[in-house]
Amino acid sequence: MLDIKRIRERPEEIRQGLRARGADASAVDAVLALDTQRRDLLTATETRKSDRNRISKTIGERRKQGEDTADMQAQVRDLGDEISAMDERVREVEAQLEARMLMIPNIPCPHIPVGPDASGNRVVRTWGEPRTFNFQPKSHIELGEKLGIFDFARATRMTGAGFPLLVGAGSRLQRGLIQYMLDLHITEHGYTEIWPPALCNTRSMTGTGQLPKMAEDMYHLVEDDLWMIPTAEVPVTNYYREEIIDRPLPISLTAYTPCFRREAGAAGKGTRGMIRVHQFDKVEMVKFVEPATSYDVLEALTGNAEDVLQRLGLCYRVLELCSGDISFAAAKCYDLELWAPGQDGWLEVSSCSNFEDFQARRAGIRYRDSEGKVQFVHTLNGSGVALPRLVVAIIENGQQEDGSVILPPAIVPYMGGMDRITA
RNA sequence: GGAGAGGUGGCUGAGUGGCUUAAAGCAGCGGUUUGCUAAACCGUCGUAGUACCUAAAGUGCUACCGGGGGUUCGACUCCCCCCCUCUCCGCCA
Repeated sequence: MLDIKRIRERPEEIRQGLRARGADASAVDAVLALDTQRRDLLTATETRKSDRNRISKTIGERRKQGEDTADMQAQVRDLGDEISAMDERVREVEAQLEARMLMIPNIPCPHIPVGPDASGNRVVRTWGEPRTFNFQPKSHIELGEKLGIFDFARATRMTGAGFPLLVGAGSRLQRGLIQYMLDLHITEHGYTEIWPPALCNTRSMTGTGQLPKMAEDMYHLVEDDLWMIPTAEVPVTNYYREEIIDRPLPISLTAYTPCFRREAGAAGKGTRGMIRVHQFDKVEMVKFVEPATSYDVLEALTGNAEDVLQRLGLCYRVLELCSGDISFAAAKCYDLELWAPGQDGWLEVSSCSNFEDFQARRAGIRYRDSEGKVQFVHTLNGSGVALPRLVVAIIENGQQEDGSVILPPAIVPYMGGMDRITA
């Protein structure tokens, strides 16, 4: 959520930011009108409340002295009716204002490229070289089914299309990678590991920005009004929801969770195989930091995700997303994409974002600065990294002409010494 | 799911209709004392909204004692509903 005071004081800046995103800038005027209405109503209401409090106090004093206060009581009773009606109007206007505010996306950081969509993204750097083959590289779908490590047919029967089923060495690889990534983050990158719930309530989902806008992209358990998390960002960021953090910043948390996405409207778009699925696993990194440091921390966070890939020896590139392609809550975002020879393309496995105080405002996450003043923190998160696209890249990059797969040395200890998957 | 107990500030914990933003203690912050640390003593110390102010600071007002509603001139205090925590029972990986 944006700061209403910022919208009030610098509306043109907000309009420009929204336009850069391709969002509706007229929301600014709608919000300002409601804000003015709200403040006018509040002033009038609070004057009456002040009167009521004062007169009620007088009644108490007079009655103690045995005086008759019937007139005053009648007066305050009328005042009370008036206040009730006005409170009701204040609530209505505030509800409208909040509904509008929750739908306004974050303002992009002014230094990121301006562009309409993914075409405006900028490649910041590429690490490693795409592997060259002296045979035609195959897709993970073909490789995985022949190796018996994926089973799409049974997964569909069990649940439905788009749910992954890994078997044998495939399952162990996935589990080993989760362990490898968590170990790396907690021992080398300074993160504290947590194991959160995979379902969150509506307030948490609103806190990080998934709700109200992305409701149809999530699985909703109506009976309990709980939502299956689309990313560990939700529970991990909400760890400190409605708290004034009393520990020194920065705080770095990491968690493995399954993630669930309905991918409504994405049917037919890369739906075969492991690349776009309704359930996937991910190790996530989340940071709570002092505002002045958040852009430096974003670079470090992105570096933590890159480290995962570098140690596996996988070729990847880093994209700086343009204003039209960053997500709803983000002010700046880097995507990490792995080279996948079987796709002849790049696969997004991480998205590292600075949300500035956007999520902190929604979720009420604050800290005390060096002067003891309560301030909103800045929050950041990044995948570190997402499976099973990582599995796809490992398989497609490690494939041999005979269909077997040589595994990166870094993961071999997590495979009980297995360095190659064969049929 | 059933029965009982309880939810007050960063923490512990008083408070059964007006004198309570809320005693007391701890923690925090500022200071005095001090070779350093510790201790002692003094002071200070909730969050948010809003109005005034160019702004900061400050001052006033309003709201907030799990959430919502009710009674009352007036609710932390009385009544109703809901949520959560704890204990016991039931069920269960």
